[in-house]
Amino acid sequence: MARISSDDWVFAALRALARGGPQAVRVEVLARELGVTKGSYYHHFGNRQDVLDACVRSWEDLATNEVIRQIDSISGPPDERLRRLAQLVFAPHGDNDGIEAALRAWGGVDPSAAEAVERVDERRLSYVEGLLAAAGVPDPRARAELVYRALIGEFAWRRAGGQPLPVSTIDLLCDLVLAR
Amino acid sequence: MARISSDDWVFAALRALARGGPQAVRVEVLARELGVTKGSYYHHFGNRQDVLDACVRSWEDLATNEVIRQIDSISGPPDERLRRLAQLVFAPHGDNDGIEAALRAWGGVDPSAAEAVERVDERRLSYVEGLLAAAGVPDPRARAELVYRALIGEFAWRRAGGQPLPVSTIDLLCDLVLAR
DNA sequence: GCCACACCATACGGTTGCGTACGGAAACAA
DNA sequence: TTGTTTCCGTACGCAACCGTATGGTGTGGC
Repeated sequence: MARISSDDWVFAALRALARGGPQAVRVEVLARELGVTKGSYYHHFGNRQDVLDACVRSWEDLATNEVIRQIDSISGPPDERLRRLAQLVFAPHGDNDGIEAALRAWGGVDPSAAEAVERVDERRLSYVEGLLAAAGVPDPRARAELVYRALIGEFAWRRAGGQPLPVSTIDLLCDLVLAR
Repeated sequence: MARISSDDWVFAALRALARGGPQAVRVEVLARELGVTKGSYYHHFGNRQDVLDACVRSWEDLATNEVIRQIDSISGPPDERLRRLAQLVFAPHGDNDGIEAALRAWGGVDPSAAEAVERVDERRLSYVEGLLAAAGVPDPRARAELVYRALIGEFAWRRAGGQPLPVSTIDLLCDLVLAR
């Protein structure tokens, strides 16, 4: 009883990833957490690396779809869209924050994780660049890179236990980057 | 022959830390790298955690002294000092970058590492805040937080294999944050 | 020369986690 | 019911690593 699906293993691995990085993703630990033995794991997966790869794919999917969902929920002039997008992405997102930060840190070690992070980054960067260009500011690419550095800096900051940036400071960031 | 000091162990541990995070700091691996056995390690240290603690202290020391050294090498009006400081700290620093990024990522897991990171961050943050206040811009603390988020975002970015920000973009950052 | 100590090698036990082999239970179909 | 597939438990070998016990080797003091 209590059958376990592959996705259950992936979700458990993502939680472990957010908690302690890739070295915390251990088959026997996840098995205890799920109330089964690793016999279940090696039925669904070939080896330990498989669930880590699945984590990377799952996060890339979620991060991409999440961006698209957020983008679609915003309307209005470009500068207003940028402000609302900034408030959205800078706001803490619970578990997702830990996963994003863990994957980004993991990208410093694992090449396949680094590639996924790079794809997500480029997607987000080019979107912000487009917004800034539409808003008519000069050097939209450079400004987008600055905003995005601040975003992933905020992720790293919160992961290390720091307090989130207040809404007013995020608004200040938009003021500065939208200044002509 | 080939006697090993405690500092040799710490340096080897720092290299391993930059390479693969704290889980890459393994006594027997470092011993092989240094050409000795772990008998040497357990003569200088009590257990594995000791060299990790020494790494934290060593980095905090270096990061603090490095900031002071950079500060002292700069003169002129506050805005000019900020520009030169930004170019200094945003420029790649070889091994130190990897150590900083690794320690920051480690801070997400280990509390003592998190405390060291927090102390270093506060020191740097308050210095930038002071520069901005002296430059006469409004909201110096908020702007300092934004600049510093961009800096640690840049560290995380480079650690994941990204290209460094060009000098012109760092200058643009200073333009924006110094704008009244 | 000799002693004391710092430094390191060797050998060992214990733990943890990966991966495999195999058997059994539950679910489902015929 | 019976056969088949899916899923999981149990048991094992294997490797990496931590920490300890103990002895050996070099070096400086006397």
